[in-house]
Amino acid sequence: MTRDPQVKTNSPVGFARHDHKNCVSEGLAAAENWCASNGLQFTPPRRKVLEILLQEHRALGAYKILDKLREADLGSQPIIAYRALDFLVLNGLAHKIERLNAFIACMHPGESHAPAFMICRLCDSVAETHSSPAKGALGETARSIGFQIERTVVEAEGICPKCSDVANV
Amino acid sequence: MTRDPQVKTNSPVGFARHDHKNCVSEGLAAAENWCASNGLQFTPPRRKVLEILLQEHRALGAYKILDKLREADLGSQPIIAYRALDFLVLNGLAHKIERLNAFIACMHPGESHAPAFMICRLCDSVAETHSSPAKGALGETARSIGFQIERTVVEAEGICPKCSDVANV
DNA sequence: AGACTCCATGTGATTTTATAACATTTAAGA
DNA sequence: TCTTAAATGTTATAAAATCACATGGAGTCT
Repeated sequence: MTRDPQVKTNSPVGFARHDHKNCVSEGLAAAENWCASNGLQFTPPRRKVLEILLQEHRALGAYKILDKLREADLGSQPIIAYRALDFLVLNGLAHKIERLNAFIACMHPGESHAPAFMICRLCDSVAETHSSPAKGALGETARSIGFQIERTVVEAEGICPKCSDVANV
Repeated sequence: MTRDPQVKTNSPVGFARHDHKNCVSEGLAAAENWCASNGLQFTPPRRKVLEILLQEHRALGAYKILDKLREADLGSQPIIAYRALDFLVLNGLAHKIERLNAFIACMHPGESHAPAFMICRLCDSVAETHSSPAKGALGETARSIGFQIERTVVEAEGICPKCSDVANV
């Protein structure tokens, strides 16, 4: 279970290299704990979908996930994947990237947060970080007009450092 | 062309009451000018789609728009609506609300802006305002890791003042 | 005018994403 | 063990978006 500490530090992101195997096992363990503590069932399809998401470091469409579920002989119909995804998203174990109609494992499960994402339009990788939209111009406006924010979607599209480097070679 | 000045002031939003007829005619005129100035064709389907969006003060799905296009005998296939929408979005005359897979007329055409939206989950109305995501936590993170932001999606889901009032009665 | 080119629209089919409706099974508590 | 709530299985369908290719229209150069 060795792991590069430079990577372990809460680097905000998914663009950096890191030990994927730990990613997966730690993510699953965290989810398991979370579910146990909250009286939720971490069933095989739910577990498998989260595992699939943890294995990829990118957002995955529901049907891509379904393909992998089929390979594992867990569920073969779209709704199976969607139901597992609903559960994971509801419990903060995964997020939906609205811009891509795709899903990604949460990088900070358990911590309450207002997630924000950086999406590379060249390589499609996605990094999670956090935002505080209620503090900025949006929050001010919302307060001034009496709009109660319950949830925010914050997604930045652009070019990740890796692709940026490639372009400059 | 009278209009309540309280409404005309750049209130950030679409939750307030206002004179809809002016909304539509002014929006169309602005678009027309913009297109003329930029050598773009403001063709009948494009015009009609923008008119449809201006008439509603909410986000409209592409197929809802298509229905109205059909009523007007302009285009009957989805792609007609999507092409017009692509044009409008590309030119900042309309926006896509990713969270809803729906479209809305821009409230500040011409002005360059990073739009942000407030979406009422009860009545589905949508208000446009602006954000400066590059200034907050997200922008800081992006700079620190070398992610170049090109575009941001900022959508707040919650309860609009009107629905909030109703709930408290 | 004629030919060329670019852009936009028209048409038909298909792909991708997501949900509805209802039966069956499993898990947890009284 | 009985009951009930939650989760899954199955079939079908709805909703959102795009592809491929044909046609038309506006401008421009000669």
